[in-house]
Amino acid sequence: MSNRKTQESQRAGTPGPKDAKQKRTVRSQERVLTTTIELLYEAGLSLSVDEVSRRSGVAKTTIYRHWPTRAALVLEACRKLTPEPRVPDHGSFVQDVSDLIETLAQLLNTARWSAVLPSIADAAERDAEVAAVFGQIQAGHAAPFCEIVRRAQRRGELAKELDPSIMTAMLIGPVFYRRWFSREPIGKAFIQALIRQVVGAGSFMEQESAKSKQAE
Amino acid sequence: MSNRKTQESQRAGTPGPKDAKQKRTVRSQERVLTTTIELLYEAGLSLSVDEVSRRSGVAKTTIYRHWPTRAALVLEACRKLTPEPRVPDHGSFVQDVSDLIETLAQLLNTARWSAVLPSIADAAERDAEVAAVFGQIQAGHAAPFCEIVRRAQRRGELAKELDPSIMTAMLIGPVFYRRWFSREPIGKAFIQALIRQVVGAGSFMEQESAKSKQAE
DNA sequence: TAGCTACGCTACCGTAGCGTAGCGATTCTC
DNA sequence: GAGAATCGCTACGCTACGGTAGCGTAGCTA
Repeated sequence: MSNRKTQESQRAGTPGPKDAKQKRTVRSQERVLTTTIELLYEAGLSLSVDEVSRRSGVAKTTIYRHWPTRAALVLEACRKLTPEPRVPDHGSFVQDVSDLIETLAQLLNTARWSAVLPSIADAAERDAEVAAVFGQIQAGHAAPFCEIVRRAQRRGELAKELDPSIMTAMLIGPVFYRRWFSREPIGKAFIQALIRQVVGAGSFMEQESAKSKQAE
Repeated sequence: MSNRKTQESQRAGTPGPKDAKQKRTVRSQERVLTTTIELLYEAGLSLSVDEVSRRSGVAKTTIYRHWPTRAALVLEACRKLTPEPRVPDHGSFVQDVSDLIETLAQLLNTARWSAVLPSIADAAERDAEVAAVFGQIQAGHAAPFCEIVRRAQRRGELAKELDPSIMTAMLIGPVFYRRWFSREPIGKAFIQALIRQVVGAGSFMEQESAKSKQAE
């Protein structure tokens, strides 16, 4: 948008990723984005550009030189919240799902990150652009679950009739619910019960869930 | 707060619920609250008093005569969103849970109501007072589920070791997840799969879940 | 119908926020 | 070191919002 190339880089014809941006420019853009994410954690989507400017030390005019509107800035910051998909492969569905859920629970219990999602989800109800970004973030969380379900089905560990996206909802849903709706702790007992429930019902070999019988 | 009794009603000693409020007062208070809830549906918690005034036809000064601050008005409107708890009793856990989940799904699929909850949940992350109201709303949804679980346990239909609040999370969680996070439709197939999963794993009589085998 | 009560209206005050203009000072690149 | 690209700063204009004051008027109760 504001990426006007300098004559030099265009003449040299180097299509490198730096795009002839000055060091200073990169620095202030990074500072602004970092601060914006920080404020996202604290205030949600309703953060103000003035506050970003104050806290980052970057002049408001400079911010507007790089992002045309407040919305553009906020949306770019939100996009940075997308997790890089990590799909574990321990060879068994129970272990894969335990890995993913425990990681997710850890994240929800500690990261300041988790205070932002409701704000984005709320805005997504009314703003198509936010909804798109939110969908991307959401997919980043759901995709690994879908993947391990499909893999388990290929291995014959799970019934093929199960819809991976439904399974994903049953795995993630209760965890999210605990964090944002019932606001109860997400402890070991909860996680174990959840896994046993979902795995036990969909699995061909019920004995698998027996070894995790000692809850709490 | 602004319920100053008139001399008449105090002298008469009639402790009736009308509290000597003038008809006009009741009318405008109702109009304001209705409009506020309406705006809650559209804009979430960030609605403005000016807009309430404009749309309701009630002067802003009048609004401030009845509610000391904007927050008080918004909170009272939120409190009206608490559902009255309805606990079905069909005699079997599967039927009770189907009843509750289908009602919930119906609500989430249609009611404008469902666009507000993320906004409240978001605010609850940062505001203790909103968190309290949100907890009340949330309890209104969860309590019936807890209750039918406990009843099923008493009847011997469900294992007594299961924590009702965990069961509730497993039932409501996936439904909420579908509505607000993955934003996928909440259809018959989903509901049936969910019920079969949760009931199947926690039940003593697995054959119960067999009759709902024809999904989609 | 008399009198009190509540209401509507207009006009405010102060703050916060978005976004822009102009200009001098830095900092980068060559 | 020269020139160009950016940056910071101050000062705006505009809108929206929360909340209040005063006054005239309409509606209610008795």
